Amino acid sequence: MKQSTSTQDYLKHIYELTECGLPASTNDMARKLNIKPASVTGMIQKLATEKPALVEYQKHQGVTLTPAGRRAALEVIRHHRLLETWLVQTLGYSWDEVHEEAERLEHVISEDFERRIAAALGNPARDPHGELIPTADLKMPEDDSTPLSALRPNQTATIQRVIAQDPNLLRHLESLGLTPGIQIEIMEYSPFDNNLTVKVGRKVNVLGLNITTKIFVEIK
Amino acid sequence: MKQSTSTQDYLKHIYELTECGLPASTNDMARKLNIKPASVTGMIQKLATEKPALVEYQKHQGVTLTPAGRRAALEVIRHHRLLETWLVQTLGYSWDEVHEEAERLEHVISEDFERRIAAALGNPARDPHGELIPTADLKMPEDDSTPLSALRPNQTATIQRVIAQDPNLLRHLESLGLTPGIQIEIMEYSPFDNNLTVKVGRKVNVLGLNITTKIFVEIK
DNA sequence: CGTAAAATTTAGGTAAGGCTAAATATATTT
DNA sequence: AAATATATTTAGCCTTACCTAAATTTTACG
Repeated sequence: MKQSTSTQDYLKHIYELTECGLPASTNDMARKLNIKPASVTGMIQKLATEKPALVEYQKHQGVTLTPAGRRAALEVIRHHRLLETWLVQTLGYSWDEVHEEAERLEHVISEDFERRIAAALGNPARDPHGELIPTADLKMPEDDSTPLSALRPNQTATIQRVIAQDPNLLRHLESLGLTPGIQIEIMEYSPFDNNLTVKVGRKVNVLGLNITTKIFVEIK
Repeated sequence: MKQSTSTQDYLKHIYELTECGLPASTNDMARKLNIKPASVTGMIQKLATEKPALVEYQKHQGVTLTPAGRRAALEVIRHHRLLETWLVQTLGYSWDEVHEEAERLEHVISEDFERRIAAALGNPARDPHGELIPTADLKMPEDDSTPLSALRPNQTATIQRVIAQDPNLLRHLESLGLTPGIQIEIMEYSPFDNNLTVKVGRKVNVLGLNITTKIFVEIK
């Protein structure tokens, strides 16, 4: 029942790649996991033939999670997000420093440890990036946020989550004041390059698609 | 420079087995690591031929640490003991619950994490069992304690450390009040079975060698 | 529709770190 | 000192999870 670190990483990444509803491709997996596509094929074939199958796999058709695989993925994601929250809150990590550390810890903490930090943090709903934390019974809460890239002038919104692990990007966003909970207002939209001019506090910034697709907001 | 979990475990156990000054035998290692003696031989041969050799090894003569191996071992031991301290102090673990969790975490935390918990704890000198924590520059502090088994009637002492990981033993000791910092007084000594009658607070207990060799004290 | 490009899979190999069984050293006993 | 017992090592094998190179799909396009 307890998977290897490697298996847990595969399941977590399949979960993330299939959130859009489509199967995860071998190539995308390889890129995300930083290993060769041939290795992905091999591993996925193994995961598909485990006793309770963890993934659904048809040659050349990509891979999806079975219910058992999804539970295992959510367990790891819960560990990761609780750990990030806890590193920030109790050890003073900043939001750009936590990912790497949580990436290693997530595979080795016990269920007891998980319960203890969840309780110590007051069972938080979101991690420092605003990502939703799967519940203790491994359900992923509904997310009703919209990508910032979909907003248009005169709309007002609150930043809910930021999808990024790259420390440089995170530090950049923080320097712009673009962090969860912050209010923003759309000033302009440029249809050719999809740039949005956004007011944050009293500052105004022009943001490209690269940024606006990674910030999710709740429209006022 | 960064070793595998397995290598770190070998080095840690060699450190512990050679604290008495003698090389660690293949059999003792196998028993401590819970693997077969043949596997130990193989692994030790590998450790002896690493680029900076981690162990000194002569066939049939047991194994000792090189300076590089000792540093690596102390690093892991520092992680372990800081983690135990921190699990107890910040997450409410009891001293019999921490060992297993620290055993897994010690291999994956970063140097940054180590520094942060050390600072948060105020650079503690000892872990919850009273064991000395190697310093940040990887020196093991001198220990001047005496095994309780060496005391005789009318001597008074303070418990300094308890060498045990078994949760049942630890819970038993706690129920007897035998924890670090506690004052004790020797009432009687039985030369045939080496039992000591010890006064702890207002309670008196008769302790066998199995216990008295695992408790180290500072004589008043 | 056929071909080139891109994606995927197969086949065979490697490094870690375990295991068992058999061989060899060392230690103990008589 | 021989004989047995115990400890250790060697040899050969297994699993996990990766890799490269070659074969095969699938997709995309002229």
